[in-house]
Amino acid sequence: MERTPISALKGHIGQTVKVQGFLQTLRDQKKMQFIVLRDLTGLVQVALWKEGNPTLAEEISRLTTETALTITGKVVENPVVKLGGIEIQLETAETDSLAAQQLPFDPFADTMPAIDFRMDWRFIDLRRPEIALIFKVQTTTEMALREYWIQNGFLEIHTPKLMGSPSESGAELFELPYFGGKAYLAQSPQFYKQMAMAAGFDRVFEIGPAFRADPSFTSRHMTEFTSIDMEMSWIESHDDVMRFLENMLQYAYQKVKDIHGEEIKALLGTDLQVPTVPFPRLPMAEAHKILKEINYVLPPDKKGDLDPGGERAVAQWVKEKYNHDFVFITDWPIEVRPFYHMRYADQPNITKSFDLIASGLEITTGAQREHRVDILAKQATEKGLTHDPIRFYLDFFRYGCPPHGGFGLGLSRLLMVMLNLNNVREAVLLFRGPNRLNP
RNA sequence: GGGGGCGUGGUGUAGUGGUUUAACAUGCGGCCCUGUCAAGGCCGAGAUCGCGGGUUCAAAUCCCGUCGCUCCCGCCA
Repeated sequence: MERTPISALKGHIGQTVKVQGFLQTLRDQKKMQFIVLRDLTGLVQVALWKEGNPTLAEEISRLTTETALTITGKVVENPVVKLGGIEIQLETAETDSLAAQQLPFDPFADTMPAIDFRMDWRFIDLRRPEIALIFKVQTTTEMALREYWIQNGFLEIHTPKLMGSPSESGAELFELPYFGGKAYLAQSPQFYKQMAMAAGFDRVFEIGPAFRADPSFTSRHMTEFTSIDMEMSWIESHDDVMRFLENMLQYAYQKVKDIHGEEIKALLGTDLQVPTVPFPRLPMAEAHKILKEINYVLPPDKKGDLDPGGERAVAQWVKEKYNHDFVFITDWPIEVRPFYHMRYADQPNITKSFDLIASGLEITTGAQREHRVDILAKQATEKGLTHDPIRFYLDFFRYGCPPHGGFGLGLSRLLMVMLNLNNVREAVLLFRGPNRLNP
């Protein structure tokens, strides 16, 4: 018999079905037994009149919470049943895997353990429907992004994660032995997606892992995370990239709202707002004026930059002024940007770059790239980089390369903002941090 | 790397010098229950209060150290 998802049972009234899932509750009474069975799609009550099948009843009595179970039975309408007005009259039950007692924690209790303990027992944590929902939303988000890219002529690429030289300056590198030499884990696909531009691929995207050896202990950092990257050719400025990004995010938010909006509200308590376009844009100089107006004092070493508190303050100002959760901070000074960001012809100290701040959290960095090899090489030198390790990269731009730009967007940070989660660890299947390599 | 906070049964919390034999909720085990309601009732097991040292007649409680976790900063997505 084919398996019926619990959410589809209403279409099988009067039929005998097979349902497979976890035993969430067993109410073992004198004459009746009730099982609440859970699969990824929902919950259903399974009932057995003990005298009708004493042998089966005895087996059911031995079952433990969270046992993996296959049952068959007849679906009947029963308005008395509070769980959807239907139940299954149990006919057979097969224990696929009896759950040991007791569980490290009860995933259906009113209070949950600290996040670190939940990460130790993540597979149990993930059995909670509200946590599973995060990954349903992730699936829809990635589907929507791919749809949008494909509609716009993008190619999907997969760049290597083992590299012979760093892909960005600044961020810490994971180094590993490589056949008697050294290799590094990719911090970003930056160089390779630009190579794809030089290859004439026109527009590319990649959703893949990125590694940063930063000993960061915050609610928004991971040493391994999934990066959403894209790069597009023949742009006139970074504004073309921002326009693409905001429209793409609006598309993805709309898809998520259409498919999961009600469930998100019910299980996570978040009323998903599809952002309007265009997103507000604030050049960095203006952001600083605003911070001055609202008396936010930046740390003295921050010059043209923003600290996280400043980002949150600007985001709040934007929220009050424009009622918008997103804001592009543009035109960052060269001191705080990498060498490959293009600079304004008439303002050589300002880059044609942007960050996207969502609900006060930095989720994206993007820019128009410098595609003129002589200028690029000069900027690398200025930043103190020697050309030898990046010669292969500089070569990309020697034999004809269109003007281009792109961005990197943190998948889990996006989900964190979208679903109003308070920690990025909630939005990733298995968290990796300085002190977390298992499970 | 720097700073703040927190470590009490499986889990979440209360208790912040002295009848504390460490409490409550939940989970776990047992029994009961005319079809229950992500039940209800009764009974039971389960914690040397992170670890080490110190102060004191007396420490879960105060002090020092240490470890773990967490959040913030730095850095970033």
